[in-house]
Amino acid sequence: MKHKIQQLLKQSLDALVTAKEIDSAVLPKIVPVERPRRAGQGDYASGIALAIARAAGRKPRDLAMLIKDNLPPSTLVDSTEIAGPGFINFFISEQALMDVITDVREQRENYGTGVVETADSVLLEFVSANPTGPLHVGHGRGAAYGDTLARLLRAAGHQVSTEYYVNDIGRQMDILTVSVWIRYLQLEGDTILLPKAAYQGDYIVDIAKHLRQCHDARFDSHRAAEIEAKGSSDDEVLDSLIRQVRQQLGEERFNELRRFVLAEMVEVIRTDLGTIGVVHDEWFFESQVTQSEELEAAIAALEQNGCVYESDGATWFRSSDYGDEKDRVLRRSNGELTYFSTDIAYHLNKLRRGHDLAINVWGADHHGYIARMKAAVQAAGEDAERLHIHIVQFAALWRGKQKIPMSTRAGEFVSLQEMVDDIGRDATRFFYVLRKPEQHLDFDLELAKSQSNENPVYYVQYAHARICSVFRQMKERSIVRNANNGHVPLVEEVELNLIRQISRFPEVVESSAKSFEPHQIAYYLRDLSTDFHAFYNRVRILDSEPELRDTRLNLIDSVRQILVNGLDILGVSAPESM
RNA sequence: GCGCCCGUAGCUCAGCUGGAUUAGAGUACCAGACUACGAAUCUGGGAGUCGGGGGUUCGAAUCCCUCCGGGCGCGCCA
Repeated sequence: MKHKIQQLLKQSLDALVTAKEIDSAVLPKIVPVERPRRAGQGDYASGIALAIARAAGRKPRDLAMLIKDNLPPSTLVDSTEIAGPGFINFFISEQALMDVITDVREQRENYGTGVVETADSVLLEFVSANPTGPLHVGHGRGAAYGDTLARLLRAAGHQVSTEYYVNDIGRQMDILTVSVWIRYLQLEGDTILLPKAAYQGDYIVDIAKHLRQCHDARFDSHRAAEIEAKGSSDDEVLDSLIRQVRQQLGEERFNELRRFVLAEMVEVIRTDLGTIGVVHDEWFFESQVTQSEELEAAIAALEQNGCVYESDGATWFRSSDYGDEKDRVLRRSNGELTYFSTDIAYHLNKLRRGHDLAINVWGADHHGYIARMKAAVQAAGEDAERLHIHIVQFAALWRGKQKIPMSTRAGEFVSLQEMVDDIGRDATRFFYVLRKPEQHLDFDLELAKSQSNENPVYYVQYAHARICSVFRQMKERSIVRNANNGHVPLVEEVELNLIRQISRFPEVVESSAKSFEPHQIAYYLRDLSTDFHAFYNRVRILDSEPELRDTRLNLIDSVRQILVNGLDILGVSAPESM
């Protein structure tokens, strides 16, 4: 509907250009059309006259009048007016509003979808937390945002595949492996101690138990008592421990153990994600990059473009030439490649898989990496514009007035699982996406739990349940509905507001997909529910005259459909009763 | 110290590419509405110098500068 208004304006402007009233150079690419905030200012308004008045050398109101007079006739528009400094207000015709109900009921789950002009293929990577422990509430936010974004972009008409990048190599995996191993020995009464810098969580014990179940004594060692992890720092203690365990088990058995632990961890994470309904299409392992030619090829590409140099025995990427603060190390002086190097290779891999766009959802602690990543992508010959990086701020957890410290290594964190058990999947997801991702989030568990009945998600779900209830009542009272008869013009203000709200849905999907802001959907659903509840309290549906009753039933049927479509984007259920 | 994000009603937050001389929701507080399709709802009310100060212009919560306050990041870690 908004696009139709834009088209009408465009036609008028073109006509004025043809008549040499204005110069085509002053026309904007997109004709601004908005929903006025205040009632009485029409269903749509355009500030086009104000925007181009200066360049056109005319007074805004005069120009607005000119544009208005050249608008082609349309059944969509009932009337137009010039208001304020030079706005053109459009009032939608009664018939066009009634048609909205019909449109929704014809298009059903497709209403509001496929709204983008060009359908892009998108690769969306999110969560990608290190596989060293269960997901906590901070990861949950990224998971909820990423998954909702995926659903949103799909609804908008894009093709999306989602991916989890697993850092399955490096020291942290070794630490994890020995942590499990020690717990595994302890299960059989071994007195070996777990260094405090190792992973302490209960999940380590769970994995150790499963290891016993699956492999019994295969990873036992007779010489375990000889192990003495020593060092002057936590890091040295761990390194010494890893070295000794690796020696006792032998390279092959250690790697086998490592693979087991990794597989277990991935399963833990997959399960955690499942509790809020998040399922990734692909799981991409860092080792896929390091074990291929891609890693060296990526560095070679940077070299070819002359952005690599040697200094202090290390290999550097001249990222400062591409907007980064300083240059970054690709290969350390000890010959090992940095994490950054493999990350470059991974991102090049993603960009070369034939997608139009690669989107990353990163935690706030990674925002310092955006510049260097984009620099690398660009230096390797790819278009950095095709890489979008969205930062999600962490969720700080509070229990009342007490802040809950979170550290994965120390095993201190509130797990995502715990939170979902506490307040439920729907509330968890809705709560997360109710805020802009870049906004800091203070999440009070006590509050979320104690006020769970006042959570906005119930407000929206209740609207849906109420509508379903009306249809149940209809059957109980043996009321015969003729959906084809429901075409009586609705005149109540609450009804018209409701229809207008419904008609906004495609615009909201488009806008929120365009700006990657799923929270717009959540707020829209709340507004729609508000209008529905107001309507419900003001107007009787089943007790109306048959024709009017059928019309109102069609109306709430379309409201129900929009609620379903919107909630589906959020990954939240639409219960028929609560 | 430098960089990025944030600062809107007591609290939690919206405000779409700057727009309509009264800046919006929810929550909390106060007052009302069920012999009626589910009161997990609705109706009304008070509450804010949009962190402070400059600037850009017809017009600023929105853009620029500066200061204050908060978060995060600034490794040859991953």
